[in-house]
Amino acid sequence: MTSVSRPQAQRSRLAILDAVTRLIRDEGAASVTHQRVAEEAGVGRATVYRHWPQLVDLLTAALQRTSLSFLEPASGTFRHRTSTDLHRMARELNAPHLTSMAATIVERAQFDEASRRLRDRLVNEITDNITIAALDAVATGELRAAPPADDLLAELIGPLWVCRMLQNRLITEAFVERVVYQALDPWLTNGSDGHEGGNVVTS
Amino acid sequence: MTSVSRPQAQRSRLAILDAVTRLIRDEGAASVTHQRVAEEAGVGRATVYRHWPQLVDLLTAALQRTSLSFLEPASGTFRHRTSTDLHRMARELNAPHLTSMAATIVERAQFDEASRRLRDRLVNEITDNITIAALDAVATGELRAAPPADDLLAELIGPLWVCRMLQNRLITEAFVERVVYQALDPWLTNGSDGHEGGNVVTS
DNA sequence: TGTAACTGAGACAAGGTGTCTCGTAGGATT
DNA sequence: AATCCTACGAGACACCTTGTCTCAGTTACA
Repeated sequence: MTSVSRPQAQRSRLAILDAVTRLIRDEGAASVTHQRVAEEAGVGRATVYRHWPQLVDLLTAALQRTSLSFLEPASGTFRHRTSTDLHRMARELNAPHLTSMAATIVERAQFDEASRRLRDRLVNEITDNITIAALDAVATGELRAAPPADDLLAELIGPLWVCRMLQNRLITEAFVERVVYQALDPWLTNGSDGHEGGNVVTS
Repeated sequence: MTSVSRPQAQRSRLAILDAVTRLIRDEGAASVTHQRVAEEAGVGRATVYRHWPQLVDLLTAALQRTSLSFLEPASGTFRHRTSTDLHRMARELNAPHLTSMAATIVERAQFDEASRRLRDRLVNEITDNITIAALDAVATGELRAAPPADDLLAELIGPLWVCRMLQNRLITEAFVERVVYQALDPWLTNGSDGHEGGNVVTS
């Protein structure tokens, strides 16, 4: 393994990771080989081997640059923060990049330990954020009680996920808003008590 | 290509497809090669090539045996049928088989035309079923109006999907029941009008 | 029992993979 | 400016996999 600090090496590593990311997005994880990556990155084949002798590690390194931030500590009501962040995630999922990376991670996580850890890290981070934010919201009286964070996460992200991954359609703002409403309303102190049909759109 | 009708060929084809299915489930789609399949199926490598010269077609043929039936025409209320079928799907997803097949199809659908068609066929079938069932339910007065079938599908399956694929936990019956409740309640004629916290569990 | 379909085994070329060794370019150190 | 020294691309090499053959043996069915 070469020194990471040297700018020469750094540049190669970056070019390689960018190439892998591009390959995953455009041609799928199956197309990622040392040879293909070297061509795509414009570096020698040996250079790719030098930095990542194992293809698995190369894939993982590229996938690890995927971020899925959600409910990072911030100000505002729980309802508002959830809505804002889910809209942002919807926008990111609507772009092909995050969708293909996510699908790849999920598929690989079933058999590859590193991908599984990566997936779990991303999910746990978000779940922790939800837990903290929910407890705060209970303290301020916004929520009646703290919902189970993992269930809430599944109810929020799930519909968006299926919309993109299975149905292959773009996520609309109205859809996000309805998902937030349906998932959060039961827990909100001033939630509706008798609504018209679920097509409630705030904003 | 060999004749499909001959029992000899039929047996080989079946053994091969079973092997592919097993490989996808246990080692992932990346492990599916003509050679590996031949070993696993206990047939000659040339036999696999004979039946499926293209690896893509072999994978697709195996994946096509995946079924995702939901809301097939049947009697009963829309609410009850949805609940029953989603519970069945949850059970199927809890087993590793359907989960890995589904993850594979979704990942491959991004770059492989055949996988995309397969995915779309499965989804469209379910969506059509929902549309028909919803219209019936409107006619009987069970629903106030017909919900958009694709949105409803995403709201029903999404949380289960994330639960299994991202969070890697088993889907509980209570969770399914809550998902059905949250997705359908706004559309039900005699839906709740002022409930306690979303943790409603029928059954 | 004959015949055509199908089989497994294995030979073969072509191409990909992983590991070297070279000579060299170009930041760091002095 | 001179000198290290790291990382580089290029390419040689043995090894393995892939896709395509051929061929002799086996199986279903007439």
